[in-house]
Amino acid sequence: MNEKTSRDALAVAGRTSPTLEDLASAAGVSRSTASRAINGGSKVSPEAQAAVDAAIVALGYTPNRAARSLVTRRTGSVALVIPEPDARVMMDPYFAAVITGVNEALRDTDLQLVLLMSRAGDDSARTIRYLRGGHVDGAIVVSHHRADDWVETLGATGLPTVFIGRPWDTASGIPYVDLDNFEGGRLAARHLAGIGRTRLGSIAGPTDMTAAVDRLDGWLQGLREAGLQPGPVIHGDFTTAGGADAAKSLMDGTPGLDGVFAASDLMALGVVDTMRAAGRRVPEDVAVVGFDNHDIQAANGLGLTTVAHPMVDMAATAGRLLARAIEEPGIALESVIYPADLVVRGSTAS
Amino acid sequence: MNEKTSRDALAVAGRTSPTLEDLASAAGVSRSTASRAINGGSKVSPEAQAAVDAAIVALGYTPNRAARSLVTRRTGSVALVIPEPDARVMMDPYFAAVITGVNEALRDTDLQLVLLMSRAGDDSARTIRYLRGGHVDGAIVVSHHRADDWVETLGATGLPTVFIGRPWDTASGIPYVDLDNFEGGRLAARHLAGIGRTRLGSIAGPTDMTAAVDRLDGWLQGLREAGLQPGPVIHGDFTTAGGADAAKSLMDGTPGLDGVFAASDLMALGVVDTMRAAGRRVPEDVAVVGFDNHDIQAANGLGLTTVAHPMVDMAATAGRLLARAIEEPGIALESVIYPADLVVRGSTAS
DNA sequence: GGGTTTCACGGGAGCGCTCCCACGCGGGAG
DNA sequence: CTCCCGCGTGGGAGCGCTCCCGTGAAACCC
Repeated sequence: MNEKTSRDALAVAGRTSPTLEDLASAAGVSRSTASRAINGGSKVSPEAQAAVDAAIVALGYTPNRAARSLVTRRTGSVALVIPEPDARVMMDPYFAAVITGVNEALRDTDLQLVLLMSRAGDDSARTIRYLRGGHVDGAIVVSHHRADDWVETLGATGLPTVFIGRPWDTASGIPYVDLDNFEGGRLAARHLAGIGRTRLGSIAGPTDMTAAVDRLDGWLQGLREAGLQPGPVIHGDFTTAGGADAAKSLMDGTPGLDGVFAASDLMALGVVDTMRAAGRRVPEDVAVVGFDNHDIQAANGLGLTTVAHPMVDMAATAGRLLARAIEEPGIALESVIYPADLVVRGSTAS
Repeated sequence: MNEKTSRDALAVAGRTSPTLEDLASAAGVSRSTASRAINGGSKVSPEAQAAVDAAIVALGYTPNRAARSLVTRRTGSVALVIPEPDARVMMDPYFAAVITGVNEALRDTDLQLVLLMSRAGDDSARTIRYLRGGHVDGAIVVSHHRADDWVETLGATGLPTVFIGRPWDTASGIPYVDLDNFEGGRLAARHLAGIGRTRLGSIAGPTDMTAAVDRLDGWLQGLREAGLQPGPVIHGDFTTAGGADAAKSLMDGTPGLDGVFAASDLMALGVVDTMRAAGRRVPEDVAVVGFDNHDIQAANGLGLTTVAHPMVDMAATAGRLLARAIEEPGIALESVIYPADLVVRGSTAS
């Protein structure tokens, strides 16, 4: 008895936190009743409930998550998997938005967010081991490049999973949250055509991302519907610098260019700067449409016409979907596609 | 026996992962020996070690973290506490850098990063409860505003903690990682004075952040040393828009202004744009020094002279410090102050 | 009224792991 | 040869919790 006490004291460096047993005896009930009172007190008398509640406050009791996990086989945490976390990628405001949104959704639950960033290769194997190891109750995967094999891997584990951004392989039926990128591209084309622009070029995103491909497909479809030529397409990397480079190519290759659709606002910003530097007026000579409705769109003093992409909301939706999948195991989740919405501003005025 | 098996199977939805006991019997050793082999095999014969290693691979064994935590009282995860997580703050590349850096450091350990974002008020109480509840082995706190009471709170829990950015209250002795912000401000002043600028203004950061205050103090000290007048000081919010606004005030208030120190690159960018829009040439009429050496500094085609602020490295250092504090409990950690370094570019040419 | 159901509660078992301790066995010292 | 020490090993206990089941008392039905 004495030994036990001293060992305990030593193990936690002098202060041991109260256990459920302590709580129960302080409240004058049994361990079982205390447990019931804590976990949504059905079958608990009001008096017992009150006594336990009081004791919780008095003792500053916090359940031991490890002990609880051990028996419930639930960890109370979910993973946010971000492939390829080099600094450049992390700087992308996209991830900030994702983290913000997911966190927002999880705030209402008692789930905690564990960040899992994994590079390609070995590290990815490590991440997968972690996910399979039952350390988390579910995962949100920021779908990115075609090469990722997360879909099949996670599908095989049976771990509740939600993708942000449509994964390449949707056959597995894993739910995802995405924007209607196709429609977004189509809206851009229709808008530019609608204001009378006819010689249109596009700066698309990387071909290994579904969002980029969908936006481009929608764009081309929109042009077709408007009876316009497809026009030149250059693939950029979603960055401002990439957009600037692509804009130069576009100008060189297409003299009478009067409208550009860039698949991200950052690229659109590069386009505007480049055009202006080359003496073209925006929107008079060249109208520019971006994508994302990023805060930075107003950076050059000109409002940027763009397709809204409520990333924080979308990430929050993903978080809620996952929370539900964890709450009700076996439930079939529906993917959520946000409708695309064009925000018209100065860069395509008149 | 039958009941037990079926319950287990049900609990994990048809597939139960192997336990240490399974591992041991597969390897032909006892549970104890298997455990020893896994956790750094002292007192384990080479044969036993090999047998266990082989069985791990064969069974795809992963230790149950909950069970381990229960007895070791270590959770294998650390918290990254980010106060005030509204979207605007998260968009700050600073946090992206912090996350990247911390993750980088933790990659070498088997610690996982749990993200804890807490708003002021109730939420902060919840976060503190979480930290006190023994759910993590340590915490990294992104020190931000004066109002935060993390220092005292965490100091009281005895939880290993490292701050990123010097906290207001250093009396508690909690270690932190920071840049020598004072010296950074001083370098800016000396540099501008050195290239012959004499009518200098500054755009400082919020007064409730140590970094902002230190940079300003250093700046003023540098001016004094150079025998220059202190000049006007305007407090901005570290954003580009804030920098632009402040620049207007500076111009209005100080006609002959020929040099500006902005306490962040984003603000410096706003300054440059505003100056140019007002017809002032940079650097000829007005030289501008920023702070952070942010990637975006080249955005307007002009290289920005700035004080380097290796945020990713610093965050990684914080991560390593924390890992060490967890590894060797009771060890006294030293704070790490990165020296300030001025990067001279076009915005202060000649 | 007896029998049955309902309800709140308490005790026991066990989740998978680590740690302590006891055990056997070989080799060096006396 | 005996004693002892150290090394590798195995079993037992227990970490704090949840869940199952048994118990007694109150409430209900016919």
